[in-house]
Amino acid sequence: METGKRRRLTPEQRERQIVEGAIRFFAEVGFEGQTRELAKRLGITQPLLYRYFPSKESLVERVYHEVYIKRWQPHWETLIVDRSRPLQERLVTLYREYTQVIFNYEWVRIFMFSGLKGVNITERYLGIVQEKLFVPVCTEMREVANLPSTDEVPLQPEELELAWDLHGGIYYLAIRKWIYHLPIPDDLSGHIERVVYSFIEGTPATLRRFFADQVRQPGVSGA
Amino acid sequence: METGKRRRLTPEQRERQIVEGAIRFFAEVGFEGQTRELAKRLGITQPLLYRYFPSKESLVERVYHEVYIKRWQPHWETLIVDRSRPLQERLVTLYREYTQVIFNYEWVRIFMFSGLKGVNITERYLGIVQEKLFVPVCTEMREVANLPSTDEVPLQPEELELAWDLHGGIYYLAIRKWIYHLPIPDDLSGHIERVVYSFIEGTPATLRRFFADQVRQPGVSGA
DNA sequence: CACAACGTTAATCAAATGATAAATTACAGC
DNA sequence: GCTGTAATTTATCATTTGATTAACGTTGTG
Repeated sequence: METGKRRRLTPEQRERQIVEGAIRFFAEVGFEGQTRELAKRLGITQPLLYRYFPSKESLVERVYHEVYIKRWQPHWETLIVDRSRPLQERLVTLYREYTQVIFNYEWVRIFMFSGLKGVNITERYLGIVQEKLFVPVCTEMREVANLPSTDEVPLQPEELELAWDLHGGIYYLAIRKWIYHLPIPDDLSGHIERVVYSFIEGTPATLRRFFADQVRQPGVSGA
Repeated sequence: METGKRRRLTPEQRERQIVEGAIRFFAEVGFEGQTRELAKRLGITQPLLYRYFPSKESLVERVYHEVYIKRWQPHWETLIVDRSRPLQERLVTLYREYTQVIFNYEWVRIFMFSGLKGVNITERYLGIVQEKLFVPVCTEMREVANLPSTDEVPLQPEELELAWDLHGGIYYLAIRKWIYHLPIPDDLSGHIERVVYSFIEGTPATLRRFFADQVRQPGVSGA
């Protein structure tokens, strides 16, 4: 019954170990995962968790914080609007860097568990993504497609959806891999290049057709 | 304590009611949802569930069966290869019909819960989707892009990924709505038209570039 | 109107689970 | 090496949860 050695760590080390372990654990089994099982995996006893976190809920909060705060790279926002580089290049760079941050087991699964559970972290996070990434992307796309700037003609929801679509197609790769357990291409970088290329090639025509229809039947969807 | 009326149903009606309720219930809270809570929502007592299903597990099995079997429309497979209609039209029709089947609360959430839990239903289902839908789509795309048929040059994984990307972009709408609780456009039909249009417009160029690169550096990713 | 058949329920069990309190032991500083 | 502090564990509690049992009611039939 005795588990051999009893290792005594500094509170900082132990807390770190618990948080890291909790991230992996909750990412795997969800937040219904039991504290006893978590403790077992950490090689400690269950009550010890309660010495470091007053409740399971507070530990979960900590996990959220650890996974989703501090990972956002503000320079993405400036990267998109840097017109000294072609938009395609900017988008490829952006998505290469972005996937480097979020394409991992913990990020993807915890985000999905949170969404299913109704934790508002998903809504808040994606609100930021839309504001800081998709809106600028659409603004730049207007330029590439030789369409009026967003100052002249305000951004339409339908345009934003095309950015969501690009994003969704890429993120779906992560879902396939870490949630559905399906194989995805090794060459993520090349894939990003191709879907961005398709986006750049296909979107201008779509936008021009959309705005042409708009003129013909103005506000048919809005009013 | 007495719950007023006690309704007496035929076994068929009662079973039907339990299954329908279980689908809604598990879609909402996941499979960790408790039998007592389910019974409460159905307005029955918990042991009654066990008169109809020997265990919670068997009820869950029944839910899977109910949601994912019988919904696949075989005519989708013939629709894609019908060259009497433009590919764009076929794809728009396909995705309009497909989303009509799977764009709903129960389908999307139960599928996601299953994936997270590691139930192999997701892998099996998406295997079918790839075989029956994406492969034909890619084959047809070769035709549209004026590229050699798949008889001459076998289908490349990279091409398949472009079909996955189209699919992922669309399915991501469902994830946004029923998992992340975010608003999505009312006009799903119009959106599908636009992303398919972008796909048709953008993909040929991407494919031609891909195959050109292939010739230049043959098998750089495969071997 | 009696009664059999069966749908329905209250009561309850055993195991699991989040949380607490008290006992134990590793380790730093003298 | 002591020794005191605090890190860690053992033991335990109160609920919750899947599952079972036996009693209770309702309904249709002769």
